[in-house]
Parts: sequence; C-alpha cells; structure tokens
Amino acid sequence: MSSRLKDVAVRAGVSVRTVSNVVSGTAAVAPATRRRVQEAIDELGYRPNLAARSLRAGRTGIIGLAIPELHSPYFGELAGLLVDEARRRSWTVIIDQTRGDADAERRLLTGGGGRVVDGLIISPWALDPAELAATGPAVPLVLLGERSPRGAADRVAVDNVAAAEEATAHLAGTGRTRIAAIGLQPHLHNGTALLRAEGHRRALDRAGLPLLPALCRPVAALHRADGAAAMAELLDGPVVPDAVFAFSDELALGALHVAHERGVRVPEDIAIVGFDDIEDGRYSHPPLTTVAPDKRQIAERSLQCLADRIYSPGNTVPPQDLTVPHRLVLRGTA
Amino acid sequence: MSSRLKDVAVRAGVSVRTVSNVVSGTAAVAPATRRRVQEAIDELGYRPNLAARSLRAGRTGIIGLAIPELHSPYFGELAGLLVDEARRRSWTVIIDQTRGDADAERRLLTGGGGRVVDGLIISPWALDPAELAATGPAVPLVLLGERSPRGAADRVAVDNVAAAEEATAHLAGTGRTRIAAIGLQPHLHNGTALLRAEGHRRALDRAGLPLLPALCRPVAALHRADGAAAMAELLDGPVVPDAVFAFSDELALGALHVAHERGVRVPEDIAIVGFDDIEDGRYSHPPLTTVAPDKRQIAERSLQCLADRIYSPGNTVPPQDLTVPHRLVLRGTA
DNA sequence: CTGAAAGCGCTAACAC
DNA sequence: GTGTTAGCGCTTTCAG
Repeated sequence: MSSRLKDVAVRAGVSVRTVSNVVSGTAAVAPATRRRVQEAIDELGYRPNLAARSLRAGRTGIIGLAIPELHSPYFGELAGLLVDEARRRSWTVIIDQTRGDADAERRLLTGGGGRVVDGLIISPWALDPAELAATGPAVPLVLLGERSPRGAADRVAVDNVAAAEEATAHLAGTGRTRIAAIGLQPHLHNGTALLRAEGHRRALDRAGLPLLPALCRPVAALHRADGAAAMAELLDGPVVPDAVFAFSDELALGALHVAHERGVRVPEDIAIVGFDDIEDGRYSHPPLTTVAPDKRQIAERSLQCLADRIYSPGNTVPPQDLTVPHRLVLRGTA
Repeated sequence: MSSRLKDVAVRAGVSVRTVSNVVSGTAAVAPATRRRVQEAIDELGYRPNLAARSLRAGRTGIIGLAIPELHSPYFGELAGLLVDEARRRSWTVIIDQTRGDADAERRLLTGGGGRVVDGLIISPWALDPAELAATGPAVPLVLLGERSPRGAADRVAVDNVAAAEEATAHLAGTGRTRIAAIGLQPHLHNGTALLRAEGHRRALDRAGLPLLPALCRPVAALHRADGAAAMAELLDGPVVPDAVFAFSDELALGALHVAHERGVRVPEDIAIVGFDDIEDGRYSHPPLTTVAPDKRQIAERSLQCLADRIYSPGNTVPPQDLTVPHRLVLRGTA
C-alpha cells in the first residue's frame, strides 16, 4: 500500500541513500537528481515512516503533556498555548488526562507501558511531593505549579504566595474585613492550594484581620459546582463574609452564581477575586476580578526547559525553579 | 542508558524470545522462567521501545484529534471525552490545533510530514467540502460536524437542522416575533453554521414569522467577543430583536454579557438560546438555555468508526453518516 | 556526489 | 517451552 524509501529509489533510478538525502536535505544532491527523485516522491505519494525514523534517531519528536482535566478552561487555554509553542519547535504534543488519578500520574512518570515521549510536562495533582521526588522519571520532566522537593525536575509556576497575598490585600484595601477563602483541598496533596492559603493568611496578618476558620472553605474539586457549594455554605454559616478569595476562577464563578441566586449583590455586599484569568471571567456579570498568570510564558519556559535537557542529555545543571509573572486584573467583582 | 530486551535476556539467562513472550503475554512461559525474567525486568527498569514496536507492527497505537481550538470550552470538553474513551481502547491521542488554518488541515489529512497516527478525527473548519472530498486521506478518518460530500470519511454529528429548528421554534413558541440569529460565517466554509441557519429559517417559516436580514448577524469567529459584538450591533440596529438564537454557547454568553451591560433584561426583554451545552452556561446569570449535543456519544461513536476501519483495513463499507442525539435544555435565558 | 550495508529494538516464523 | 534469526523503514558510516 504505502511506499517506502526504497520504492522511490527504484523509480528514480538512484539509491536509497540519495532519496534520503533529498528528503531530509542533509547532504548536497545534484539538481537533476534531486528533480528526478522529487518527481518519484510525488508520483508515489511517499511519506516518511516516523516509527522507523524514531527508532533510528532514538527520539520521537513527541512530548507529553499531562494535565488533570482538559475541559477545565485554565488547562484548556494552557494546553492550547503549549501545543502552539511546541509546533514552533517542531514537536508534537501528546495530551494525557490524569483526572487527578495517582496511578495515572505514576505510570506517566515512570514511562510505564513504554517510552513514547522525549519529555514530559506534568501538572501533578494526586501524587504527593515525596513520591514525586522519589520517582526517577524516565525522561526530562517539567512540573507545573507543584514543587518537587529534591527531585530532578524543573518547575515553572507563578509565585503563588505573593499572588494570593496581593489578591487578599486588595480586598482588605477596599475595606473588607470578613474575607473568606475558597479552595483548600486537604484530601489531596495540592501544594498550590497550600501556597495560596499561605498568601491569604499573610495578607490578613498584615491588614490586622483575624483568620476565621469558618471562612476557610475546603472544596472537593475545583469546578464551578464546588465554588457554588462553598459559597452556599458561607452564606448559611455563622459568619457571613463580605469578600471571597477563590483559588481559581471556576470556583469564583460558581460562587458568583450562588450570590446571584441568593440576591446577594456583587461587589456591593460581597466582593470576589478569582485566580487564573480564564476567558469566561471576562464575560461574567459582573466581569471577574482575578489574578492573571502569564500563561504564554508558562508555555514558553516549560518547553525551553525540556529543550535544554533533551538536546543535551549529558546536561547536569540542577533542576531549575522558574517563576513567571502574574498581575492582579481589576474588573467588576472587587 | 536505557535497557533493551536483549539486556533483560542476558541478565535472566534466557533468549529475547522468552522475554518478549513475558512482556507481551503472547505465548505460554514456564512459571519459574517467568519469575526470573520479571525480576530482571524490574532490576533493569526495562521499558519497551514503542518506536521499534510500531515499526514492527505497522501501527502506532496513536490516533490524531484535530480541532480548531483547544481552549474553546466545547472542544475542550469533547477532547476530554475522546481522550478518556481512547484510553479505554488502549489508544493514545495526539491533539493538533489547526487554529482554523486550511494549510494545517490539509497537511494533517495528507499525512504531510510523516505517518504517525493510525487514524484521525478532525473537525474541519477552513477546508471546504470539495477539497475535503478530493483529498485522499492517508489513514482512516472521522469528520466531526462537517459533511464530506462524496468523500471516503465517516461523519459523526447531531442533526443540526432539526436542533436549530427546535431552538428557534421554542423562542417562537413563547411569543417572540423578532428572532435574531448570531453565528453565520460567510467567509468560511462553515457547513455547520449553514445547517443551523437553515433550521432557524424553517422554524420561522412554520411560525409564520419573516426572516429579517437585519436580524441575521455574521461573526468573524465563534468566541464570546464575537457574540458580544453581534449583540451590540443588534441593539443598535434598525430592528431590535426580542430573542436571539446563537449558534454556539460562547456566542450566546458574549451576547448575554452585552445585554447586561446595556441594561437589557434577559429573558424579559430579550430571550437567548445557545448551542453546545458547555459548562459555563450552567453558571451564567441567568443560566443559559441551550441545545445539548450528546458529547459522550460523539466521542464513543467516532472512536468506534476508527476502530472498525483500523482493525479491518480491507474494509470497504461505504462512509457512514452517524447522527447523535441532542436535546433542548431549558434554563433561565429563554 | 552516490552506492552498499550495518543496525536502531522489537516480533514472529521457523527450528528444536 | 525456548532459542535463532529475518526484517519492519530509516539514517549514516564507509567506500568509491
């Protein structure tokens, strides 16, 4: 059915070597020969077999992206940027959806089931840092968000503590005193949530406000529904907040939804700040005030890290910890 | 660095054949031998090389998914379901983002740059049907949404005409008489938009309502911003609608946003119906009434089509045209 | 500038 | 139940 290098060679009356040279442009080929070969390629509809090429090269040109959920707006946007950036570097992206499953994450890291990818970008959710550090990854690895304590992986993330502190400080600065936090995930090893909680705490400290346990709502997941549930609990709770810092925009939008349902005015009665700057937030009512990580830089720098390690395997530079910029985007909810 | 089948064989004191049997479970192996081999595998951290396996098998176990935009909620949700379903079938998914670029789509279809995938699921945007039909795809192909006139590709989609007709009929049924449509894309070969426009027209016909050109707003793209722009034009136009059927939820949410900004009450002054049933629509204010395609079935049936053709290459059954169910979900905007 | 041939790691047909 | 080996399609060293 599909033709091989050899078929082209026969048809063009040259050796496979020459055809290979034409295809990959490695060595110089006489113009006349090149033309003959190109014609044969076109006539036969020849396409190189990537499996063979990979086997030979020891590289596949494919990198893996492992994220908890593709349908989440934040990861969707980030994945889009990563795919674009990868294409610029002639890489193809395989996307794996872990669904917050520890086994899935572990399998990816160890290359379980076979080595396909040249490198892996992973946003770990279920694995705790200790295990991350212990697992010797089969390929160069970039961690998004989560920090690997003494692991051999690069890491790219915003300064979560500082960003969260800014968010809560902004709320305190507008006179709010009962500032709730939505988004802790005590049942998971969600290091990112811990960092944001820490920033929140610091901002309260600085503003001289108490950290009320009743105002810190854990969530099962990071979807709108979880934000909605948390907000409902807050409104029904012992102390009703006058502001909410949600650890993700989705949580914030769920909270906003409940506020509308209950007739609570936003931002008059309750101000809301989210985190992620997803597109939906720009079109909510009112538009969502949020912390915006520089997603394009996350994508670019992650791939740069991979490139550095993939193209110089002997590379022994210690794992890097890259911080990308963020900014607080003031819109309608706070 | 990384160990091969042969290394394991040497260490376990058996032949590669036996190791291969243990790994793939093809043939029976004596328990004692199996244990020895397994130990050697563990000690060496052996992982099969997929490139070699693919080269041998003539298959890669990878299928391609080509969608215009990963960050769009609809495609994000669909991609998530497809990845899940593919894993159930032991396939890996490569996601390609065409960004509505005709060249990118063409390259994918012809397998330009090399044959990596065993099959391709594509949601064509930029290519017109004639070209789609002409392009002999290098691998089994499933088209999402768009119909391929006499092409060799299966197609999976909702009945767009019927679905759109239901949406507009619902609006007419609640007494609306000036029903706008947002979402035609005259500059692209967006067959899906044409079908939805056709359904819209039919419903107006049936209800005895005129089709006012001023109420049919084309859009440049299908994002919230485009829906917002279209809505603004409608509100400033010669005839202000009392209802809007948007061809996607994103467009609808953009329109809803502008309604809020302008103090137009939804659904009292203007009712809105969207299409896609993305998660954001459940949390807008008010929640979005929409046409919900059965996304899970789209994912399942697309992969079933691919499986049928990949596993029986001699297969000559004519291209199938599969219609998946949809339903009108009444929420707050209409 | 071009040809011949080795070999990437794996599977399976063929022996025993 | 296990060993030996050819060959998947490609790149590249070595000759010419």
